[in-house]
Amino acid sequence: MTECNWWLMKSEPDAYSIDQLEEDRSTLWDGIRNYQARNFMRKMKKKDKAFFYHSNCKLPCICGLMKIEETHIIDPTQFDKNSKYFDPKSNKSNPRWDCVKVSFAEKFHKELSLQQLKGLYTGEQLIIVKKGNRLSITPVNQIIAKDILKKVNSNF
DNA sequence: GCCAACGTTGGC
DNA sequence: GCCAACGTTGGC
Repeated sequence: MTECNWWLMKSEPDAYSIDQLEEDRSTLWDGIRNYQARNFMRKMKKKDKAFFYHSNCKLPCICGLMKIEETHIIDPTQFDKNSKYFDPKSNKSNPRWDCVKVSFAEKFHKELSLQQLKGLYTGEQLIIVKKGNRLSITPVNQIIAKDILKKVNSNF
C-alpha cells in the first residue's frame, strides 16, 4: 500500500475556518491565484491529507486535518464576474486556475501555533516556518506530518 | 500600521 | 530579457 502525500493549506478563519469546514463536511478550495500554490495543488492526489492552517488571525496555527476528495477541478470563480476571484485573463477553452475538493477529517484538540512550530521545525522541514514564506499551499514531508499528528494527539 | 519577501506588470 | 514600480501576503 502506497502512502499518501501530505500538504498544508492556509485559510484566514474570517474567510473560511475549520469550524465552517466541519459544518460543510466538504468544500471547493477555490480562489487560489498564485502559480506556485496552484502547481502544488495540481500535484495532489485523491486521498492525500492536508493540514488546515489558520492564518492572519490572533493565533496562527495548524488546527485540523482534511482529506483531498477530488483533484483537477476547474475553479468556477475565475469566470464569475461577481466573484472577487474573477480573472478576465482566463478563458473557458484554456482555464488558468483550478482547485481541489477537500473534506473535513479532524479538528485537533490541541492546536499547534506558529510559535510552537517555529520551535519544533526548521524552514527546510516545514515551509510554513520559513522566514518570509507566503505560499498558501505547501507540501509537508511525511516524517514531519507524522510528527505533527503525534504532537496534536491526532486520532488519525 | 509596518515591513520583508516575493510575484506581477509593462515599458524599453 | 531586464528591471523598476507596484501589489499582496501575513507575521509582528
